[in-house]
Amino acid sequence: MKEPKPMPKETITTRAHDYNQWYLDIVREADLAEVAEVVRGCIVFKATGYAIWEMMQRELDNRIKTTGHENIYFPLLIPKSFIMKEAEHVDGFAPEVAEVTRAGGEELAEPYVIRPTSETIIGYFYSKWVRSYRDLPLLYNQWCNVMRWEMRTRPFLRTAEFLWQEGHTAHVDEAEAEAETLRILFDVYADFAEQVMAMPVIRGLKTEKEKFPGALRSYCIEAMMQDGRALQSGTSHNLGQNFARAFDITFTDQHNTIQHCWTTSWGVSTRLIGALIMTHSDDEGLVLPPRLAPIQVVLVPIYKNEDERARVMEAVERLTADWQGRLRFKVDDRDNFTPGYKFNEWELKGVPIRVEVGPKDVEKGSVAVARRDMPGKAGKQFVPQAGLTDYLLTLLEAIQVALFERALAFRSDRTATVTTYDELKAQIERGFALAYWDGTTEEEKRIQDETRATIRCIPLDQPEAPGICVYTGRPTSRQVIFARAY
RNA sequence: CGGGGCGUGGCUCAGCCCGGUAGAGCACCGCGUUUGGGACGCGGGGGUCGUGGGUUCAAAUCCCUCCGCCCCGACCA
Repeated sequence: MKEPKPMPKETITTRAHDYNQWYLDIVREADLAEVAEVVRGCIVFKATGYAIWEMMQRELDNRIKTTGHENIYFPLLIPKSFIMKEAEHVDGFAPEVAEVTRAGGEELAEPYVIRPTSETIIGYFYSKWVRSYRDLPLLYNQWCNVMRWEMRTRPFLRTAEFLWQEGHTAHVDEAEAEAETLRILFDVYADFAEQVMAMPVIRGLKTEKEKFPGALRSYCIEAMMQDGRALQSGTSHNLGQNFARAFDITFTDQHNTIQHCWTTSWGVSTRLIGALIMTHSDDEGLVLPPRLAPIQVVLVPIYKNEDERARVMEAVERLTADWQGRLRFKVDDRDNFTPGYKFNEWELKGVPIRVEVGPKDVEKGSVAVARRDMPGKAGKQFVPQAGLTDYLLTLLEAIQVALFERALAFRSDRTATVTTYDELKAQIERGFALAYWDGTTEEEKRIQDETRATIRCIPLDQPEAPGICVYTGRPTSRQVIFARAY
């Protein structure tokens, strides 16, 4: 059989031509979301996009529960005065909070803000719940929506309203809070990103300039998108005693002395959907890793007439008999579209595997199997009907691994160590620049002004040998990653 | 919020400069022929031209307001 080259999708701008437009084209064509033009900066999560979020939620929620946390839910509205209580926090969020000033037909005595994050209202309640060291730790998480009035928005990556989970914990001392912060970073976020999203991430510490307003330390996972830019994909904060002081979260310890708790907070959001798109997808459309794909296998029956249709559908019934519960699949039996149209449509929507069953397959006892991560002839082959289910399950795993490996290789290729400022400027055009750093926050800002790149993080994996700071020339043992960021 | 671009059937856009009965392709509906990489023929439906105001005998077209989207900056999960 002659295999034509994958046809370029005329509805999708190529990545090389315009990466931003490509991203928007994918979101629209794969039917993930729609810009809600009647509500500034907001999107409608369409069925496929929301299904991906549900898959993410399931995997994350499992990890959050297995690390000992319980789900809980706090109000959407927060008294405005709460937000004002932690100095750094106010400065960080004041410009982007939306306020409710009227309700019930009259002005409210105290306005509410629509939560941009819930540290403050949770802090208020934690202070009521904690009396003794025996009440600690508090290990809670909430799934909710939040609102931040961002100036510029993009579907999934930055929207005025977004969905996320925010974990909030309280502990007896710094060591326990720090252990919690890191455990979430490694065992929940990094593990999820790499094992489920097939997206390699760098585990790191934020600089003072980049940390969460009000935090003692912020940790993050950073991923590289296909244009070489960095995307912060999750954050985990050790809040120290800052919020405990602001909200008077205190406990009596073993020695009968009153102490402030140490709290943490951590979150990942629907931004991960944007990360997923920009990590794996190509000019043909969305590419979904099997573990997150709402549909893992789509089966397209092919026939010319009623007789063929009957024979083909009989084979389809037989082949899919034991798929239920083992594969997430769909049989595309719509008769108002041609097979070629369906191939393109499912490719666009990122389904990892397509199985084609036609009259010739019925005769020969075969099926055609095409894998999405390898468009065109390279990814399509004929396999025997016998043992098909196991074959598909194995192939799904292979695709999952291949996507991770490909993304990892891409990142490695676009990451380089730089020793001079000129090298740094050149490297951030391509991707991540690893550099020794001993500068101040002021110097960090100056570099941002000059290059539009920021320090994404101080990787937790640090080199053995010390080096020379790329900017100040001072000797240091600390290496950081510079990159342009989303 | 600053600079730039753009809002016309569901989508992509033409028409605007030079005011005079709103168009094309795709999509959609019906019928028939088709179906292994985006099928074809014939027939058909669908638009207060983003919003509000102004100029004019007459506004998609000219002027102003507001809203929204896209790109580039400053802010951010």
